Amino acid sequence: MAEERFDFRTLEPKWQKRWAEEQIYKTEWDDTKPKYYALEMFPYPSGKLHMGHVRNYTIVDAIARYRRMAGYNVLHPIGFDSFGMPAENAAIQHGADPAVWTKTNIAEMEKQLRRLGYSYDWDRTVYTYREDYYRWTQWIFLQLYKRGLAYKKTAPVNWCPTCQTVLANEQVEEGRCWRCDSVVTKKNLSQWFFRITQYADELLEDLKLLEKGWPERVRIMQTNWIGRSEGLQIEFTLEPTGDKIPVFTTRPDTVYGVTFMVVAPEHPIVEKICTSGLVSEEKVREIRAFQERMKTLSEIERTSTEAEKEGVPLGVNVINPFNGEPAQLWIANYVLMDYGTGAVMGVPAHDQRDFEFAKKYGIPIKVVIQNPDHSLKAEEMTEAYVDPGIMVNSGPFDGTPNLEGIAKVAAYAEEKGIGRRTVHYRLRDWLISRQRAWGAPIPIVYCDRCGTVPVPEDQLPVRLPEGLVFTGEGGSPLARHEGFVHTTCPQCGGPARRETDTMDTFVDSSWYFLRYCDPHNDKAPWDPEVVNKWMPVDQYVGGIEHAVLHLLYSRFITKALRDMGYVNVDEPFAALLTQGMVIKDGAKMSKSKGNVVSPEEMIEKYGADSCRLFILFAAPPERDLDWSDAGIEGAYRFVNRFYRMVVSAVPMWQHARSLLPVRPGDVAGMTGALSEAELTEAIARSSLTAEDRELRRVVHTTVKRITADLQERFAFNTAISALMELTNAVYAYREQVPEEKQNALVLAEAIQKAVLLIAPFCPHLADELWSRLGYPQSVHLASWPSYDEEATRAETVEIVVQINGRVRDRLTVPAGIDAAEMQKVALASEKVQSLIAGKQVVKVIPVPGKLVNIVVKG
RNA sequence: GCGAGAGUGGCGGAACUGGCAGACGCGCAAGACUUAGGAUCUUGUGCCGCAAGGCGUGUGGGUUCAAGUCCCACCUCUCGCACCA
Repeated sequence: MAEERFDFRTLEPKWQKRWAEEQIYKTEWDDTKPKYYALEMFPYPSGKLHMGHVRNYTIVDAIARYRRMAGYNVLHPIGFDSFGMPAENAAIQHGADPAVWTKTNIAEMEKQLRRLGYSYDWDRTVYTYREDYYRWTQWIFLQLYKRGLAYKKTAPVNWCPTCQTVLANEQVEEGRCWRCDSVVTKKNLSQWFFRITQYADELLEDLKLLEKGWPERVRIMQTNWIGRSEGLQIEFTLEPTGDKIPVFTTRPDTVYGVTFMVVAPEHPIVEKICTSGLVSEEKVREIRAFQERMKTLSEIERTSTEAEKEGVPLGVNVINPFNGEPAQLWIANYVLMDYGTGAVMGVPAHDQRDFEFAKKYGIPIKVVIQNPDHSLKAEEMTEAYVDPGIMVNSGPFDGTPNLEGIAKVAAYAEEKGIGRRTVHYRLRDWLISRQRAWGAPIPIVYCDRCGTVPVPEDQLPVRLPEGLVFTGEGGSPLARHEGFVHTTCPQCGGPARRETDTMDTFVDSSWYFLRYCDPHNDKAPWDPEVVNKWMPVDQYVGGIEHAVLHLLYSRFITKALRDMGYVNVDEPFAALLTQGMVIKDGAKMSKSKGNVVSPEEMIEKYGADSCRLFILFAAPPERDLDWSDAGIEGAYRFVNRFYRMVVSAVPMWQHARSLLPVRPGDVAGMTGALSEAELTEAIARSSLTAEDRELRRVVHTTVKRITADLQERFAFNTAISALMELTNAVYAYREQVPEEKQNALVLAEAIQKAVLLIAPFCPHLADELWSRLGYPQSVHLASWPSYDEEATRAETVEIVVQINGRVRDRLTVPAGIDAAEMQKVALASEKVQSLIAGKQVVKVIPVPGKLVNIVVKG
């Protein structure tokens, strides 16, 4: 017995094969069960799974398996986000065909996923690079186009010189490309955008629907990204010409304190001033020099908080429409052309940035919000006053508390026609064009006669041609492929050119969860009736890195599709779990650090079940997980310890079976399967020793704890520790109770429930043991174990007696003991008596079932 | 600077509602079995102390019969945002 181990090398493949043959994870819609859609972020087929994937998928698999056993009809699919740069880079570097490269990698990754024993419905696998998928990605583009949600415009866009393509704002992190880390530059190009800004308000507002299901952190990140701000747009007038220059402010209450105005160096009014002869040639040269210098700075340098504010006066004034007073016009580095109107009013007394700027250049400071505590004097101020106060020097608003003033000034401005209330967002439209060939072609044709023409839906997909030549130079291979570029106009039949850009791969991934619901549909991307049954995703699990990117795009696409009537949910993902990273020696695993742990090697050495167990046990899912070689050894030991516990109990199990009545259909000599109910009944009829009852208590408490851990929170680590305690209790029982006195029924119950409980974590081990117990059907089709509340109650409990909050004694008392009785027992304790002798008992606080605290004085 | 999270033994972590701090695992030590043990089973293991006992959840204060948990001030780390007008 001591030698026996779970032979994962033969048994894991055995069960994987059996599951596949019997299709036990195949999911069909079932009206009789509640649905549960468990989803993980599908992988990019890089070729090898890393530990991050394994953690992500093991978490979702445990959830899916638990829900399945708990009676849900579970949808748990997988797919491959298989368009994108790495395939194309492989083509450029090694001459590989991206399609072949991708296919090979997918095959490799599928193999690894199968070796981990995940309970996917493999029939639903989606591959975004296949025609039967990207055809519908193109279809979605056309639907957006039809409704004005996809459009082309020329704009300064982010350009990654390494990836040789444009990027969406979300894909630029601190001025660098999210994939390759190159510094991103600006280019003025005509590109396709999705009008996500039309949904800005709803995307923000509906975060409220996700308050329960999503981490606060992610909701905050999206809120910040959308960056809604309410304010007043005011038109100042350029004194010499009468040109209107609108500014946006969230502080209308400070408008009487304006002493200057700043516009971005790229602001069109600057050009007008320079070419109008309003200012001296010398001034123009000064302005041009400043503009040039700003251009050479990178976005990061220009917008960093540390950069000192600097600017150049334009030598002209603007007029404040509120009081008719002139204010100097400047250009400065700290005003950005692409936020608000590209022009801001300068109120140095009440804005720290304006204050610094004014101090540096000797611009006047005018106090218009008076500090109610100390009277502010402009010349004595060392920083802007930004706290609440009373409006002064503000014409009709003098004496108004400034917080009230915000609304009053805005209303006044609208009434007088000098301003209007507006809302600004930081969110920009989603730039989806990519100058890359390994993606879904944008289904648009340009015709000299008809202009921009969408490809008719019945002509989809616009196929990616085979045999593209990848050189890495001269733009996208698609644009150089004559056969692809030249086509005929779907409207007039004349010669036309295809759009040669493909779509951002984030478009592919912003609807895959819908396709999983109806993956084989070749008439439509999905049948709304089917999708509406499965959606929303009940639990989504993935890394925090998509907090804004994928999760925002998917929310937008879902809302747009909802408005078109193709889906009926407002939000695609009802609940989100952002799992922590897998780290090693305190750092993220990376090749350069040499601390990468390969899942393949771990499976080879310890088996999939041990890997899964360790990953779930070592840390709560949302926290970072420190990989430890010793830790996985421990998991491996537990797998074997559990295995021995069950295998060695088989004779006892058979004995238990023999104690129960023979049922019709039982075959002589076979163990036969014991139902939970049969066992419970038989135990109820038998008499139990104190040890039997104690073991039962542990068994039933464990079921209760693990159920709560899996149902209410994803506390796999404590669930597994409870399972370890149960295992320890079974060993202890068998060690302490002489064999002839051991209760076969109670042991059988313990074994049965233990195997069911471990099934979500170690599916191969569980199924092997389940079959050894004589069950013909997979454990994964069995019901989640139940527990008897009565059996979880202990007969006696240990209570703690404290004196002045310090533990002084421990007493064993009957479980049901009331407060008064507890108090009596506590005070009667010899130890307590000796400690309180000669002291005055001030108070006694009994906490039922837990402790008694005796407060003494003297 | 703003926002979020975290700080508990040698290590990963537990303590969910204020009620025995350190469950469970790793590591370490001892014992049993053994030709052998890097297998297995058992026992011990926060720190100081021979003991009685004392001290212990980042720091300092507070509330409470009772604080890892609540309140106030602060320190450190991680992540996100950052001249957004």
